[in-house]
Amino acid sequence: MTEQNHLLEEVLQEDKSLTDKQRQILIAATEMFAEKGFAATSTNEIAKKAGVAEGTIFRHYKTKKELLLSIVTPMMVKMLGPIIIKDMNKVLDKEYEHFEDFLRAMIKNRKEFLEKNLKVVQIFLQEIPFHQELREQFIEHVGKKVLNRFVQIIEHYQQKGQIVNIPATTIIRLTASTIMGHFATKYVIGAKWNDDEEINQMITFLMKGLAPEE
Amino acid sequence: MTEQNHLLEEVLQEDKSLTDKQRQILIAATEMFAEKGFAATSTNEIAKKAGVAEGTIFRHYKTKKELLLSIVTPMMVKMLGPIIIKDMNKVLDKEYEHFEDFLRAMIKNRKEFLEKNLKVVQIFLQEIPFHQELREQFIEHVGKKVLNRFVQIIEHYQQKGQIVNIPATTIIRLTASTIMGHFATKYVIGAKWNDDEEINQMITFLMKGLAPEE
DNA sequence: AATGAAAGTGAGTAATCACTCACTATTAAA
DNA sequence: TTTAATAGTGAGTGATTACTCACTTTCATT
Repeated sequence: MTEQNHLLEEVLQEDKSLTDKQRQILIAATEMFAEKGFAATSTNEIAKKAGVAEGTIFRHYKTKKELLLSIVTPMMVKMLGPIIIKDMNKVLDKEYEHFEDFLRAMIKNRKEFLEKNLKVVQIFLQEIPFHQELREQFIEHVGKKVLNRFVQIIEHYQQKGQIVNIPATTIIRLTASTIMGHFATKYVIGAKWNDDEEINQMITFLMKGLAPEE
Repeated sequence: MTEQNHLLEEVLQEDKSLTDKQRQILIAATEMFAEKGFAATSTNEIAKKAGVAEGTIFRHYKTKKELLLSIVTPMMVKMLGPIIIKDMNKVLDKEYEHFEDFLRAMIKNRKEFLEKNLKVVQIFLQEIPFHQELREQFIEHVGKKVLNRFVQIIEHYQQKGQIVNIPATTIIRLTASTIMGHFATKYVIGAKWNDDEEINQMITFLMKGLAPEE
């Protein structure tokens, strides 16, 4: 728990208005939703696991779905912070002269986020096919803003002549697929490998694949 | 239906022992499972949509889960056919002299499979986190056999000096991530693009990224 | 110590769940 | 045409579902 749900813990501790029982409910729900899925988890089970009466859940959350959203929404909001506000501005003009350095920093950044929020990310990925609210929230909070920023960054490195001149969205897709494939292999399939080495090979592959035409 | 569920239709038509009502049940269940998920779909709903009494479902499938498996299992078995039996032997020695041609053929082949079985693939991806049987079936039927074959193919092209000399599994991961990312963008996010052009850019990217060191 | 608001409770609710079973309808072989 | 097997039915099962509500406990403020 401690190492896998930083974001949840942050929400739990930051919000001093939460009671202990409320925290327990959120912890229990997160674990059950991740394990069995939203639809297959009953409020009864959550209450038992949290050591709480079933009524207590509904005192704080009008519906079971509201409980789900209260777990997943903060994740999407907080995803913006590290990407947009901090990293991006650093990246765009100053810190990373080479696209490769940007790539490395980005991969490290996302890796840390993932490792600190495994279960909530898992719930998000599992439930997004079934809940339109989740899809809409994601597009609104993350999708457009982040995509636009990325386009800017890619075009920046294209102008510097460091990467090939194809549409920025294509480059983003190719890069994101490769990185997400790396994480999927690691966390879904559970591959055991030398992480640094695999990341290096991934970056080499990306840099070669996206190198400018000669 | 006709264009999206070839595999299902094949199973339905090939198996002459199936009655019309059984076919209706499988069609209705496939659509509901894809739309709402397994856990959130009731047998009552399936029966109504199929125009059948609820008891009829349980005459043929002992449990609701057995119904799910009867839809998803044939998909995994059939996935092997085109990859292993036909393409692979062709590919290994004769038909595709260049890795690029193999890639092209593979992408085309998987694209056709996907387009013909969209809903069943969707159900499979949605439910695999929650059902151990599905995971075990997948590893048994698809995982090991296909992976081994792919390793052979990659090493074949490595020996010919056409692709870089890093572990075959890494190459497979990088390639598969790129291709799956392409399909995910198309079918999940619903991107509208020039398909042939995007595939060409993807192949160029892969060939450059996997080119041998000089 | 008194007070009011918020937190917590758990028995209770109607609805829905997957599944059963005694029965009827259909079919194909004898 | 009889017969036996299979397909199909739908009312009925107890269990479980998300959620409610009248009530009690906790706690900060006066």
